[in-house]
Amino acid sequence: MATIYQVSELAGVSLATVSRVINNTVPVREATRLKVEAAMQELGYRPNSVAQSLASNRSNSIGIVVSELGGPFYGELLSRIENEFRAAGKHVIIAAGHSNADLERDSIEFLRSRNCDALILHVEAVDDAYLVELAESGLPFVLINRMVAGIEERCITLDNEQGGYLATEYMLQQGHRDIAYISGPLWKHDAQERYNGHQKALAKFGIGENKALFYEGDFQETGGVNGFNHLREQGHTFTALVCANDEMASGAITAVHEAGLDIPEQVAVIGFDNINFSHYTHPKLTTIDYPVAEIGQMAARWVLKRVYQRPIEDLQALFIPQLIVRDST
Amino acid sequence: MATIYQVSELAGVSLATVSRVINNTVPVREATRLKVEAAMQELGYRPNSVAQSLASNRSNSIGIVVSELGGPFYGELLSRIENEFRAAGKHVIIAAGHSNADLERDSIEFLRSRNCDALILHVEAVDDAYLVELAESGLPFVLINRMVAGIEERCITLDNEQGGYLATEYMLQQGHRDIAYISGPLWKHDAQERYNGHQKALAKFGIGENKALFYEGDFQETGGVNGFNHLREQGHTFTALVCANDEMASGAITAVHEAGLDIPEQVAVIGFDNINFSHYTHPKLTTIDYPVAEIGQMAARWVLKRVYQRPIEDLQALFIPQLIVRDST
DNA sequence: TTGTATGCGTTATCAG
DNA sequence: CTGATAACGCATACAA
Repeated sequence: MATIYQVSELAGVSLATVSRVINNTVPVREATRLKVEAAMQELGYRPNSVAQSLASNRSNSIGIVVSELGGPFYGELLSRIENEFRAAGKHVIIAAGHSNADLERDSIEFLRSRNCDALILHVEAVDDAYLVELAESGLPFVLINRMVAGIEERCITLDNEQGGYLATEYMLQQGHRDIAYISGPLWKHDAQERYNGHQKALAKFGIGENKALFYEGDFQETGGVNGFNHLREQGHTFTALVCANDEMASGAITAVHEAGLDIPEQVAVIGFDNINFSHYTHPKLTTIDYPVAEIGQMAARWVLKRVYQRPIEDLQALFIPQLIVRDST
Repeated sequence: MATIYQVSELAGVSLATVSRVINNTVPVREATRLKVEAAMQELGYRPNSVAQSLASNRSNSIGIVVSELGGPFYGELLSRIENEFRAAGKHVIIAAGHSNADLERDSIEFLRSRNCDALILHVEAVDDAYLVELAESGLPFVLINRMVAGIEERCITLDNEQGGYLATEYMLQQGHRDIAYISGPLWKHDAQERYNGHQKALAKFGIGENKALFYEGDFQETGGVNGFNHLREQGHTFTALVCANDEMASGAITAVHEAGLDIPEQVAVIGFDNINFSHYTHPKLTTIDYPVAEIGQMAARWVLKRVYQRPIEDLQALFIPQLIVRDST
């Protein structure tokens, strides 16, 4: 790979001048610029961004940590973020945290050591203190789907409790009174919040908690299958099933079918997230919309504004979930 | 962030020695090592990998280019690759090519300028010549799902033609004779190959091509919807529908339902890829399995072996697709 | 407008 | 086994 030095030699100018036309920071005489550009062209020169990064302490790259690279939710999120940054000439470096505190910390440290200008984090396992400390270290970052006291201005969240509330409230309004709930792992903030919303809705209708109608799943499809089967075995009948995400709802739907029951006639099912295959299910899944794309875009804009000083007006920090009624309720 | 220099000062050794304990390249006296480690600990030192990369011309990071970050196919692929590398202490930098030659080239250049030790490419738009040239430049890379003459040893592919053949052959064996085909964009290698397989199967059964039973889609769900509707309008009836991927098959299934037809009684449908939500459809989708996970893992191993000299034995270059029979046929 | 010199944080090549 | 010291490729004050 050609270096800036070779370019300067070929163009008959100093190395500094080449750097100037590359970054077009200070004015360069037109003739000189042309000479340099010709030389770059001829040598097929591409700046070494590692060296640029080391010298300037800026990398034009943004680090992203998500729990998993696969799955419809993260795919959509990553896709949107990458799009937004590519349009701005920035690049993303992605790492997976696998919902594990060590791996999450690891990923963050890795990205920081790669000189990322900013981070976008969807982390679930590291504790609040770590994040607050991270903020104090001066590293700019946004937190997605999690509200941490002390760094509220860096948090972009969905009102998960409200979403959980909406789902159950809808079931109640439809006349259901025996409502089962398949939760995500309760140590995850969003799972806990969604469940809180569920309880709140029940309380509003004067319905007490029934442990036999609760199952703590894993946010995966199998969690939905196991959840439904487990709930049936408890012996307490129910006519509605609220699932804390669409994957589990899909699993539950399969299990309901296998149990020979009809949806929604015998069991109504609702999910959460509105991931893009939620209408592939049969019947099409009623769910709570999680505006992933908007949130991803907002996180990217936060960075563009705060770190790269782009003129961006409306930064929205809290998103409100919406009920999407389809055929499973 | 603490630098290696500060560590050396605190430990009372030279900067070079610190570097040695970090990389434990040449032996260091135990006492010295302990002093240095203590100093690193105290300062919370983390090596700056940008500087490491610049100095060593090695980055321990692998660049990956895929068409999209979202979607079940790429999600699974990325996830698997990242897993494999993380276990080996390597990291991935991901860029999207969006099936566009300029963006693909751009992504590749970006990754190369980030000093990636190797690249894993799932590119569709850049031409063979570019890739051959890239290989000659000395950059190690593997190509996924594409066979390019001259650099066969860097290609890891699925036998797409065989897959296309299997799908249609199965329909024929089931007694279908009027078989419609919804293809991917034919400029994409895999789409073309799958279609070739389809034609081959037809030919084997002595059935000629019928333009009215062909539709060129976009590999997206909507392509399946539009495809089915278009095919019906052609007036030529068919009892089987072969789709070049599962997304289009899902769309087609929806369209078939909306047309008031039963699957598989009136129209049998088969997909391709066996992406993980293909059993969420109703009825569950018969399809051709694309072993994404294995292929992703193989690509990662190729790099570990060839670039990092890890002792890995079995590198498989060609994968054979398999028919997965479910309920849609 | 352009050139010179220095530094960014490491690795690597030499001597000791 | 350890310590100077020169790269690595580029950005950037400072001069000119």
